[in-house]
Amino acid sequence: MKLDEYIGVIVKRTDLKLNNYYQKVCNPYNITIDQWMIFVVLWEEEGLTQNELAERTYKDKTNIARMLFLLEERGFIHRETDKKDRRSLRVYLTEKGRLLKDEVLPPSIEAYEKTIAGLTEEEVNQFRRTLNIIYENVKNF
Amino acid sequence: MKLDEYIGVIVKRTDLKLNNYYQKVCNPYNITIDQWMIFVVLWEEEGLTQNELAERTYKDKTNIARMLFLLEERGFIHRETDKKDRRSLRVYLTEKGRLLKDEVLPPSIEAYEKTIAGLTEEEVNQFRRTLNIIYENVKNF
DNA sequence: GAGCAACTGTTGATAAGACAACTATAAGGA
DNA sequence: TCCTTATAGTTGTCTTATCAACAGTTGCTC
Repeated sequence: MKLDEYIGVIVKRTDLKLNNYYQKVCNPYNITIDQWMIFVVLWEEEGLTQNELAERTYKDKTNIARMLFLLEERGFIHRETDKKDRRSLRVYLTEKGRLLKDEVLPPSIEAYEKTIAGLTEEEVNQFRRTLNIIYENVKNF
Repeated sequence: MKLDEYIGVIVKRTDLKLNNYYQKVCNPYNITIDQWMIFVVLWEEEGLTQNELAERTYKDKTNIARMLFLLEERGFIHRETDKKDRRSLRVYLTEKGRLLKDEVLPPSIEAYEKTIAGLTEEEVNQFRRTLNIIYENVKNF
């Protein structure tokens, strides 16, 4: 069985290029594509714990912790200990982090459009469905 | 636009889980999923240069060099300077690397089957086509 | 209350992806 | 032959993924 026949391999290949592309969109704002993911979640809802943020971005809590450390250092977010559960840290955007939204969101949406160029809406939906089945097939291993 | 709506995000999410899954298949043999990719190529054809190997695995030549260094250190491969072009290194499997094939290939194929469980052949083909269109859409950015 | 398990987040280590800068070799033209 | 340009691979740096081990906090049970 050749390398390209494995679904995992072609998904990875596409993921890498998608990352490169989205990263180029993020470059002018000096954020990484993974930091962008955190922002997209926080622009919708602030005050999440690190664990919640990890779930929503599909990232490991370890990485979230380190990424948030960098973002805090650069003044995009700040973290507060939850008063009721002192184990938890809740994450909030700073003004600097909030202002980024208006700059970054339009080119992000434009990038999305370019990603699916040449595909019909039904093809995109079918793609999402199939991708989801594959995700469910492997997620518990 | 929410995080999950971006194609790049759901592809990444699936890619991570696929990696986890394939990595678990590789664990008993003490190789990483990315090393597995190199092996799959070399089991088909030895004597490729590092650049060729990078192309076929969709990896950066920088990373290929470092991965091959590790594999060489562990005795799975060896590299020889090309006689005609002394800039090039050609990569060959050692006996240890070749023997791995019979062990690793069957569980790899089994993993592939589990990946696409519940999908028809036509759905898988359509998925490959769509994924390819997305790949082509973004690969040159 | 004391003990213990479960949970939140951190630290350390290894592997990999991306990019820039570098060395050495090769190839082509003046 | 000399010079320029292109190519193959390496090194350094930063970021992220994964895993194991750890500290502190919480909640449950006795």
